[in-house]
Amino acid sequence: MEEPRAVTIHDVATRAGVAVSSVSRALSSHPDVSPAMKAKVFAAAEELGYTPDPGAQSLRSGFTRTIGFVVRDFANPFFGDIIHGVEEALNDAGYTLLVTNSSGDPGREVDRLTLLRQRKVDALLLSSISEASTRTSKAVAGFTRPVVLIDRDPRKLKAGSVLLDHAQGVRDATADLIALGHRRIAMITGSTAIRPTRERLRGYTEAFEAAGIPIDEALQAPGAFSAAFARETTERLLALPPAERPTAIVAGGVQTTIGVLEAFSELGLRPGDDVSLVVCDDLPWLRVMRPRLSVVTRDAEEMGRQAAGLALELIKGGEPRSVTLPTAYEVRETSRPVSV
Amino acid sequence: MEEPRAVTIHDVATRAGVAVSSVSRALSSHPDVSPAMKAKVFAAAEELGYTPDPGAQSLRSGFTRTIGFVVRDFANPFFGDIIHGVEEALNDAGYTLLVTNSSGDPGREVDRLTLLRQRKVDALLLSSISEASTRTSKAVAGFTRPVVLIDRDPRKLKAGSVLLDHAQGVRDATADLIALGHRRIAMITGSTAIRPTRERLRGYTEAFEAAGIPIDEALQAPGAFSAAFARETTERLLALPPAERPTAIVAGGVQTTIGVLEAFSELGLRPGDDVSLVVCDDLPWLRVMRPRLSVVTRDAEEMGRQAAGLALELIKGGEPRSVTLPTAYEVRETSRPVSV
DNA sequence: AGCTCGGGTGGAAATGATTCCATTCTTGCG
DNA sequence: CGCAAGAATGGAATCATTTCCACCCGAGCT
Repeated sequence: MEEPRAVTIHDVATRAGVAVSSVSRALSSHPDVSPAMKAKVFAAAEELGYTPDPGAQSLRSGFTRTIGFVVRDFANPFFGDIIHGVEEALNDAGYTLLVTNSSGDPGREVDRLTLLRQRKVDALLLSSISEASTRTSKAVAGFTRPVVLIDRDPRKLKAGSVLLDHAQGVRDATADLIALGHRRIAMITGSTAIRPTRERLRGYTEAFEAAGIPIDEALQAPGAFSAAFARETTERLLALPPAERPTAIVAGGVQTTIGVLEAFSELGLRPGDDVSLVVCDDLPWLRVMRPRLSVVTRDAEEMGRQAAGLALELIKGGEPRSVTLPTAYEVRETSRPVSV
Repeated sequence: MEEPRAVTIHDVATRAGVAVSSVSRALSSHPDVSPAMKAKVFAAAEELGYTPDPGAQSLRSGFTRTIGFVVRDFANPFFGDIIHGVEEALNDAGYTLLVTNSSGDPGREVDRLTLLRQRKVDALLLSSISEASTRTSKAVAGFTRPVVLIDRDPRKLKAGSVLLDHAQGVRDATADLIALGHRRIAMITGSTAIRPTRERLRGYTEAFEAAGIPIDEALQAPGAFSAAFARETTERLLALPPAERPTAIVAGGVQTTIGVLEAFSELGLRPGDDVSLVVCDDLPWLRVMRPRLSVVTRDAEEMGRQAAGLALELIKGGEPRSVTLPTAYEVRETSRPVSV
């Protein structure tokens, strides 16, 4: 119960026989401090096992050495990997990560943002629910500290960003399916309110244009990032008459993938047999799925590391910039020639 | 760039024409404060849009309204769900969650613990890598604030705990397999250094004892929580001569499940056909696996909520106690009669 | 030699809140 | 009617640190 009164900078000063201000300077490697003083102070600090109080430091300096991150969903392994990468890079730099969860609720998102501002985080990482939300934009614009967006368009925001080149991977995947003879390729994705969906649709469109083949608009199905939506859409499309029914499907996002797979098994279809399937976002459990799904991969941990790096760069006064990481189409077992 | 000088308690005091101390009392609903004063202060605070500075508050009071949580692995959806539950309950109570990741490295775990202590979290949630680690125990014992363990034995630690009744689910599963005629049932789990593994082994053993059937020690294979270990073990066991080879497998944990499934598909086996399979920890993607695996389920989010509740209870001065949540065996498609 | 410049140091203010203590003002009771 | 008790308030100390400012002193210049 009895809190054992931590050792303060004052104790170190007394021990070393110098002033508190000198201790502070010595420890924070201020230019104007003699080697002798530095040695004395370090010795005393060492003996007493002194560690500065982050609370007091931040009260005075205004900086918390903490970086905030608002994610949509903790349980999504994609974010798990990103967070992992962020934390790793941040800890190396002596920063702490404060992650928080919007649960996909815009109101809660704004709420979490204001919390982080109150807590005076030195920078903000954000992968917002919707790029169109005015409330979120306002909350972000209210930040006086650096902001880094994860896989979101900076738009008017003066923010750094780490982006994925979704278009690349999806373009390659679509082109491959076209080469395999597919013409009716469905694109099932989440909300166009965020960049990944738009980019995937762009890659899809570009592949068709490059091949000089017209696109069947009815087979582009953006909507919501939920398994339920993806499942319903897939079931609807696969129920179309043979002449309109897609022979291949490209699915974007983790939840979408799950929904599409639910639909397949509901209809008793095996991916790759009648209908080819390419999914985005590689995941650990895809390794144990049979058949092995063709996939558009990306390095989520690297995204996290890059985001952390950008944030630290901005804190040091750098100008906001954008980093784009590649995605890659990886053929496995469910990209098959169209069955005639 | 120019930080817009936040409004302080002093500004509110001036605005309301009262003393700072009165503002503090009014806002923290101190008993000795007149309704008139309270009204004045609230009005002024409202007009100025005052929010107290958490840093300053914690410097003075010693409490941060923050709770720390050290997990082994962010990307594991099991922890994702727990964190989700914790955060939900904590936010409702006006607390903030500070999650951090040990990546399964004991040194890093100790490191993260000391970080949280420095940051003066009001309570600590911990799901340690090993219950046997002296360094971790010491670091935890060094906490003067309440500690709640997640699915770990408190042992000598004076800590609250949220436990899962793993034994129950595994006992039911094993009993069912025995009833289906299985005698050689393998138990593939992680390290016995943590409670879940020990409890699962206990459930397994009890089921055999209840049936009066001797256990083949060679089929109990605890080891490490990694897909690689589980995979190798599974392949080794399934390569045994027919008379010794297990006819059913119970797998514990997420990584273990993945490893076992890898082994199955490597060997070209379908779970449930030749070898029955029950896995622990229900996961979203198990819904899309075919065949649908029989599973021992549990409510991870509820664990999180309970843990948060316990922590808040301890902060208020309650005595450490233990909460146990059930697990349940759910038959799906891979608990089959032994094939003769 | 005297003066300036600047490196090195100590003292004290400031950061934004809580809380103790003293003070004032009622009010009730003898 | 006077006095004590207690409610309500203000002032100041406190939390642990950073940073501004003043000071001292030695070196270099005129």
